[in-house]
Amino acid sequence: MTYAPDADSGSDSAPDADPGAGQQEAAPQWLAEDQRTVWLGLVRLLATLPAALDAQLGRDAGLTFFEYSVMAFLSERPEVTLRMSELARLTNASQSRLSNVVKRLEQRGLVRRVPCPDDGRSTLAVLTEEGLRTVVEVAPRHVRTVRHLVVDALTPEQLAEMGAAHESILRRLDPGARTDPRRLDRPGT
Amino acid sequence: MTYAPDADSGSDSAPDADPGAGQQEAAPQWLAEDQRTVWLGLVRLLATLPAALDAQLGRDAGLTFFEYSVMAFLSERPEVTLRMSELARLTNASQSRLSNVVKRLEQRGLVRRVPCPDDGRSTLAVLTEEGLRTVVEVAPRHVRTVRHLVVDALTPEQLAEMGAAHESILRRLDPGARTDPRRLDRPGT
DNA sequence: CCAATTTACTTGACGCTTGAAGTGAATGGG
DNA sequence: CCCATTCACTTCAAGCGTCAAGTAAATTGG
Repeated sequence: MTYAPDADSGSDSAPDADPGAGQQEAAPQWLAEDQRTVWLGLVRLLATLPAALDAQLGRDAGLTFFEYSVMAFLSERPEVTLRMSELARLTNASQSRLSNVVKRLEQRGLVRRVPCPDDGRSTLAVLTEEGLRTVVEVAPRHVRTVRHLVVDALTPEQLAEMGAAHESILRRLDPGARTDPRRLDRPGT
Repeated sequence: MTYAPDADSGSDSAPDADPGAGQQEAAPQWLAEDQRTVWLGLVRLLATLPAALDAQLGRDAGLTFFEYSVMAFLSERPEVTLRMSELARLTNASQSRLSNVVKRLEQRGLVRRVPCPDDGRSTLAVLTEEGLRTVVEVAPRHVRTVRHLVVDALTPEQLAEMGAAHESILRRLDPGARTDPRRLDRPGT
């Protein structure tokens, strides 16, 4: 990924818009060898882990990880109900994507949509009985997969460190976002 | 994601295929609160970071991160050339995906395909002059983005820890894979 | 109380990825 | 030498996600 100098033509003399002139250590143009290694590892993880989650859930329940996430978040609510917009936020999805996915889940009888009584613009997604059964059935295996691939692969300290690191990155990605779902239980209404 | 007990109907009595009976600490069915938090952070990262990389490269060069990766790996070779299969491995892509993407890059004049002289089955992807110019031009900004979002967001110790953690996870994802691209320069031929 | 704006969601066209064939080229017995 | 198999790659038909509208309800301001 050209995080180190090109092994090719005049590379380190590449012309480019110089960034902020006043950097502390004047961050070098390329990554150091060890930085590059970590970055490529993360990129590999980005490509591999979602595929593994989809594979497990696809095998065991015919669901994608995203579909599972939608149903799982619903299952955690006392009324197995959530507004579409809130659900989109929780699952890191665009409204459009969520709309399409919920439509498909509805066709499969796993979720139902009802107009929100409080706000005519909103739609509530409700987990059906069958949807709940599906989640309850597949969740243990899914959690086992997550344990096996991630949680149990690391020491508790590593896990905590990784969590902190991800927080830092997420703050840079979305400066306004609360990453820790703590006091978002009563979203808007 | 139902990594904690459902807030709903009889959840912890959920019937499911009991896993290996003899676990050390009999890993609980659900995740602990702090484990769940870390996991959800990782999931959010998985959804957010690739989008951010695509956004930056799309704005600056009309490229996806994957397209950039393809060209960047080529640019790092003395002959700006790589076999399709090797390139697919480096970019964590299926052969099909790579084939489609290289076809598009070829139509845009950024990459060229030539039959491999040593093996009639193989195809070599070669970066064109324009392709190399594009990479050289956009790489500094891309690296800056990576620095800003990841490398510089963490202390060197955090970065190293994160690298080690990812290694552990990647080993579980793909037990046969060398994550550290060290002695894979001479792939198979 | 009405017009303009904002909010919540849905739809449709388009592009990309996937997975299942399909094409040649190279190998490896028999 | 030849047939079967494997390998490297490409293609095609689905399916999914995204972006740009579009609809309808709520809010805001005059």
